[in-house]
Amino acid sequence: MNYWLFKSEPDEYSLDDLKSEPGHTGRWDGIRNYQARNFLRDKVAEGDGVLFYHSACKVPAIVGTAQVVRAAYPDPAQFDAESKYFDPKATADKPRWFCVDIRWQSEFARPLPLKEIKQNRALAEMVLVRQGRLSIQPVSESEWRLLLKLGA
DNA sequence: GCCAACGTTGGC
DNA sequence: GCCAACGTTGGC
Repeated sequence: MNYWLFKSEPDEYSLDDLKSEPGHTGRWDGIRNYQARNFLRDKVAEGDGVLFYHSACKVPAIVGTAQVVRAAYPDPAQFDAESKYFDPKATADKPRWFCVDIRWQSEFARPLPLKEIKQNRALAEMVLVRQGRLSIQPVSESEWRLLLKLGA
């Protein structure tokens, strides 16, 4: 079992949006960055834990958790000419982009702002801190445990 | 809205 | 097969 941090712009798709889906379960699609895709396609597995992060908003923060309920499959939006995620170079034989399904699990009692994460020495190795600009990223087990404690 | 970091692309 | 250019991302 692995742990991940998924970023989403709350204006586009928030933690509450996920919770509102039937069965609290939604498709994590629209990933169009190769580094993020590679994690999604090759590493993210059913049962993995997900930290739900709100990005590109007033207070970027981890706001809750979710669970992966279906591993990677081709993102249907890449084949849909009407979609903003349409990719003319993708084919059914050779899909370029992938998605997973996740289920809402919990909302943090207290959202954990990026600013605070950056100030915590125990979290200095997080990809979120070191690299940024990556919408799907691995989280270590010790980071996961600490973050859950901080958000509780 | 700037621009830096990243993986991929494609011309040669 | 090198490497410059490109598209995406996201904090500031």
